[in-house]
Amino acid sequence: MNRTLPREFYLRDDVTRIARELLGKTLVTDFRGSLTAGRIVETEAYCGVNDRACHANNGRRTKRNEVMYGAGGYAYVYLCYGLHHLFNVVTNVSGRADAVLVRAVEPLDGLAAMLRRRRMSASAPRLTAGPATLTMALGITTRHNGSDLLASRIRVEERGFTVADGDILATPRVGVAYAGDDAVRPWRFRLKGNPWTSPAA
DNA sequence: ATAAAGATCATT
DNA sequence: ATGATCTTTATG
Repeated sequence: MNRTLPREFYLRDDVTRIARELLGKTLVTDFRGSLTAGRIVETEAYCGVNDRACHANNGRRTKRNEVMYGAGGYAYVYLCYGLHHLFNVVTNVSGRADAVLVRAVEPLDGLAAMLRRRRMSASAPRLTAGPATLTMALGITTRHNGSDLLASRIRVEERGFTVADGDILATPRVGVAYAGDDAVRPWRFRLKGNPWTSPAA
C-alpha cells in the first residue's frame, strides 16, 4: 500500500500547492540497512527567481543551487549557518528553480536509529521538529544533494494519511526577514495542532 | 583576496 | 538572548 510519489507529482508548476500536498506524506531514508521515516507535518514553498527569499532569486545560479534549476523530484540539500543540513524537494520542470523545504516530520519508523544520530538517549521531544533536526535524525547531509527521490535511498511515500485543506495552517516563512515583500507571503504550511511542528513562532 | 551573511539549534 | 561554526556569495 506504500507508494513512492511519481515524478509527475514534482514536475507541476505550482510550488505552494505541492508544499501543501506534501503534508501527510512520509519522508523515508534507507541508508546502510537502517530505515528511518517520518510523516511530513511542516513545509515551506520557495518560488524560483521572483521570490526574494529563494536561493535562485533574481536568477542567481551557482554551484550550490544548481540542482534547483533541474527537473523536480531531486533533493536540494545545503549547509545553513555552517552547521545545519537543510533538505528541500526540487519541484517544477527543468529551468524553473522552485523547491519545498521540509521543516518538520513526525517520527514513524527507525526510532532507535534516529535517536542515535541525534545523540539522544531516552525520550526525545523535538527529535525531528525542525528543518535541521529532522535531517540529522534521518541521516541526510549535503552529500545527498542532487539525489533522485525516485531512485535513491531517499524517497517520499504516500501511506494513505489524508489531509484536508482545513487541517493546514498557512503563515509567513521563518528566517527570511530580509526578503522584503516576499517575507510576509503565507508560504509556510503546518498541520494544525500537530505537536511535531517546529518551535519557530 | 577578503568579508559578511545566513531557509538553525541548544543552551544560558 | 547568545554562541557555535563554515560555506557560499558578493565585492574590491
